[in-house]
Amino acid sequence: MGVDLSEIIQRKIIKLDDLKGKIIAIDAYNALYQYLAAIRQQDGKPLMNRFGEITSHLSGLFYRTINLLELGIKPVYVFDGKPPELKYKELERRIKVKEEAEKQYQKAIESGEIEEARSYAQRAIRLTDRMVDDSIRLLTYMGIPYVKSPSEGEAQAAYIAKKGDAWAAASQDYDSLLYASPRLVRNLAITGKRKVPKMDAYVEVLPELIILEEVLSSLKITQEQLIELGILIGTDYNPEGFERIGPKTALNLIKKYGNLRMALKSINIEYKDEYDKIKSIFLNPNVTDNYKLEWNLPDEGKVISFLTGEKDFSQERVKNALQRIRQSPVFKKSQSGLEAWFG
DNA sequence: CTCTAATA
DNA sequence: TATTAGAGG
Repeated sequence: MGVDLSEIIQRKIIKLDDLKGKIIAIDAYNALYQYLAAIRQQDGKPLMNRFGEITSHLSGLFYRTINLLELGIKPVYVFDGKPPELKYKELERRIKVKEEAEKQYQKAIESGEIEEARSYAQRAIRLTDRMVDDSIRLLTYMGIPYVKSPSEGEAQAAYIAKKGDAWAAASQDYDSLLYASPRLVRNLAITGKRKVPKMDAYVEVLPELIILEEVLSSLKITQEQLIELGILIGTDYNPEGFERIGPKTALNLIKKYGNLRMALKSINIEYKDEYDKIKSIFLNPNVTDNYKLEWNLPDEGKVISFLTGEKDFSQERVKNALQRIRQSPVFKKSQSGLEAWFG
């Protein structure tokens, strides 16, 4: 979920081509989750291999990564570690929501309501450890770097961008901005047409770029105020937010009163120590310097035996895709001995 | 979502 | 060459 800043911040629609030559730190959970939600058959079931194991996330990860490489974009996938204590309540809530969705899904199936079933199926999606392991395995075979965060993936991705090892962080959530990523790319994993729920209509989803400095200067607030603004709206660590306070009211309060403590005082809400803890999660996130970013040609034998042998991908398609990796500008340049893209 | 084949 | 339907796993 994350903090909802969509109503008050500027975004630039960009073309994927604008990211040519850039390193992008992708929030892996976020991307995998979206593949699981989007890659479905007409009846709403995800793609599965002969053992009934879900493979939608691998299909999305594989083909999307290749497309990025072909555009000259260098992806690095950033995975979550152990969530902060403060997130446990929210994680439990999400599990409950999923369990409920699962029940409603079964109900809808029994009564033959396909549309309903599809919608509940999406809400019931779970990203298992097995799925994460398989994804890491695929990335390793493909020669794509990944980083495991000690804690939140978004925090680590933001840190990598902040240090300048990546040009931007990529996620659907705005939390990266609270973690001070200088740039955030949204809609990187998913672009194209997306069905509007319950309507027979489609909207075009385009990649967009958000520049932290521009957000702060246009809102006329500091980084610390952005974090406090986030807490007012509600974050993963205080998902309930505050009664009747959305993005706009929160912004007004922060600007008028300068900080969270005074903003809360103005509406007669007691300040809790917990808010300081949330602030410090964003200001001093648990991240690591222990990573190495290196893009290598895929180990083709391993990719083929994994995807076609275990996951039932078509051999022809996988081979075709591997060919595209070899031809991608990222490797073409280094193979022909020309100057590397990133010195 | 992305791929491929079919179609204009 | 560009667009679209259906399949992929």
